[in-house]
Amino acid sequence: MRPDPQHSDCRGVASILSRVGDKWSVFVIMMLGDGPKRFNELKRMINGISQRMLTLTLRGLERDGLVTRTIFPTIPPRVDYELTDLGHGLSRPVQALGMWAKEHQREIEAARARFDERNP
Amino acid sequence: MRPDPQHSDCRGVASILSRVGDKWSVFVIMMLGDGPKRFNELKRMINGISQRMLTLTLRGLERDGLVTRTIFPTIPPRVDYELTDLGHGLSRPVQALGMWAKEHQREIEAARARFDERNP
DNA sequence: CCGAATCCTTTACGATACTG
DNA sequence: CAGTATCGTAAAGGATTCGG
Repeated sequence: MRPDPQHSDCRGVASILSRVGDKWSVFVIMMLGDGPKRFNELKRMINGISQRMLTLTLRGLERDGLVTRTIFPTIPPRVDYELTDLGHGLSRPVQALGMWAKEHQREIEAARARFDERNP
Repeated sequence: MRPDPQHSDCRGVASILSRVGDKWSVFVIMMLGDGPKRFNELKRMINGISQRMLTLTLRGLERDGLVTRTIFPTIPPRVDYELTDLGHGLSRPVQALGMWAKEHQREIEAARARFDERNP
């Protein structure tokens, strides 16, 4: 049974997909699939993300109910981020996507090279 | 078995995920999962996309080897877009993501409302 | 350590007009 | 019908600085 693309509610689903689709969100979700992580831990794991973008991404995920933020009032302060049940549910298709990307990385790079060759 | 998020090659996979992550690409892939479509057919199905963005999106997908472009030299001209085998493979996790988004749309909207309530 | 705030540059995107 | 080209704005994102 096909998921009926013709009549999917583009409008509502778009705002969710654009979150999932967000480059950084995908990585954060993948990293958290493993278990709770601290802020700088995530920052180190996701190479290239700026502090600002990590903050914004985490806020967005928290807003969507996908991630919880736990503050430990210690010195120095410690903040843990963890997937909610909803977030874990999402992480499954996201991980599938990530694995697909990894498996077909070479094919796509080759296709890009061929295309760029044909279109100088 | 977990997909080992710690050691995933962020750098290479990122460029693929950012394509998948692109809002419009996701919709085009979902629409083409059904079978080949013409340019304006896609434009009508994906509400809100501009002609320019549809062109750019299709070029990107073609470059990645996910979509083929077939020109029929008729008058008026006709161009069909169709998923390649690679594209069909990708469409599976993408459809899964889309279905998840549809199923949990309400939950996420509720979470957003709660968050915005708590953070005025 | 975890973040908010500011500034500033780059990019994405829509609107419009034009072609085979 | 299926694009390409150009332009102007809006948004994303990096770098830096400051604070609890």
